[in-house]
Amino acid sequence: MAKLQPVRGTHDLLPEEARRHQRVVDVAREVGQRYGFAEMSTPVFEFTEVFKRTLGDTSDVVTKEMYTFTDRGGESVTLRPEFTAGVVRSFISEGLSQQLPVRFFSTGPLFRYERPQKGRMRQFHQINMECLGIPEFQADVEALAMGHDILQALGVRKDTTLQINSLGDSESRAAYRARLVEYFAARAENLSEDSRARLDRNPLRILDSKDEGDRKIVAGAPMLADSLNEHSATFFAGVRRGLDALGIEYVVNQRLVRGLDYYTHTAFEFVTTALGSQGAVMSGGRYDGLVGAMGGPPTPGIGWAGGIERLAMLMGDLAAPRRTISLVPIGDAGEARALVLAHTLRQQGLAVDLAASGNISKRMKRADKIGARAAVLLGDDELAKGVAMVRDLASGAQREIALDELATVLVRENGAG
RNA sequence: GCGAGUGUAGCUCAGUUGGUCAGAGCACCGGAUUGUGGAUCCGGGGGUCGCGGGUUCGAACCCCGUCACUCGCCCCA
Repeated sequence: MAKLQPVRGTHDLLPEEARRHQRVVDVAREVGQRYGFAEMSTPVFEFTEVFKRTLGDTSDVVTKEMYTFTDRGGESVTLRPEFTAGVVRSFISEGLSQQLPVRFFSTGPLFRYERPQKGRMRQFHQINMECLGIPEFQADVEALAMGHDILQALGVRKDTTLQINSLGDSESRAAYRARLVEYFAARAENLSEDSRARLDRNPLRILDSKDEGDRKIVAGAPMLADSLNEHSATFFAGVRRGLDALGIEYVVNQRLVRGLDYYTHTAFEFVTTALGSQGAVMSGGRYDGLVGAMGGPPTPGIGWAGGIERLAMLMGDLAAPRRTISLVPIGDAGEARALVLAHTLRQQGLAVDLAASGNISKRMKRADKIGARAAVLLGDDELAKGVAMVRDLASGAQREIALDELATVLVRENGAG
């Protein structure tokens, strides 16, 4: 540690960026409420087993990206790399299967030991939703619509494309996987090294390969859509019909897959080309097999997660709120009065800055620099007349207001909050 | 884990073939302006040139190592 610096892949969230994050979370929480989602949170770390079981022993996240350590009691615990595992664990440990369906919204930091790059950090943040207990496709449509609404409210929906696909139910999926492995195994020597490794870990991922040689082979591979049984095909058609009915644009991407076996039916991603190679800003899907796989009562589920850093980057600059009232006292009497006035106004909900150093010019400069909406001058002249000089810093207009009406007037004109 | 690029003031960067090369703009502080911000002008503080080693009479500049950042691969939000 040559200099004092944050750990690799972590960042300080200074006010300007923190404000953007806050906005993403506020919008997601608000829209989520309209869809019946209640906020809940789970611990930032869990027993390592929780993630191993949900993500699978061979997934990249488990094999090379987890922050795992042994605590003083000898337990292996892991900083959460995603939300779903913890939320589902909570669902099971709290016995929530008695009150289906449940809809949870969560937000907070996640940790993955990866090489940092644009839109990818070791500590990052997501907004997350999970809906448990609804087997019908309507829940998928609602999940998608909620994501769409959030992106729209953030003003970034236009920068994204919604890609959807269906993995089918477990029967369809198993059948497809078998056909796919057979197809690729016969051509294994022509596959890239990466894809050969994927063949036994995560064969569906080969469909996604960026390698040119792989792409040629993939072009002739059996299509997932052809392996869907009747129930799965009907389900997927229902999802698409729902999106059409809501006027939500999407494209079907047959290469869009999820590696793990408990994922079923709908898989989707809102992707952008504006963020380099990290295109996904929000993604998720249905996981009807997960709760059962974790030892809970078989329960269907669907959820998604959105990357706050990525969404914040898409949003661009956010104007700082300009609502502070700056008190500019002149002289001892003014300062004494301003101290009390500042307290009174703050108690009534106004943001107040008290400029207490330097001459009047310095104090006005300070008011301007912090972006105050108005400056309230309190000098001997004003106090003698029982007024304060209120100057609008945007227009420069100023007027006298009686001291005993000041709080009322400022609150009325500048709101409480 | 792999590949490439970049590290000079708080920020964005300049620095000619190694020889006043420690600079600019912005920001910050002070003054012009002892009852009025934004504009302008003047002045000022601030850098072990990421860090360590090497080559050389001499290194911000060349070499090696290291750390960090950025971009890409893998994977993902």
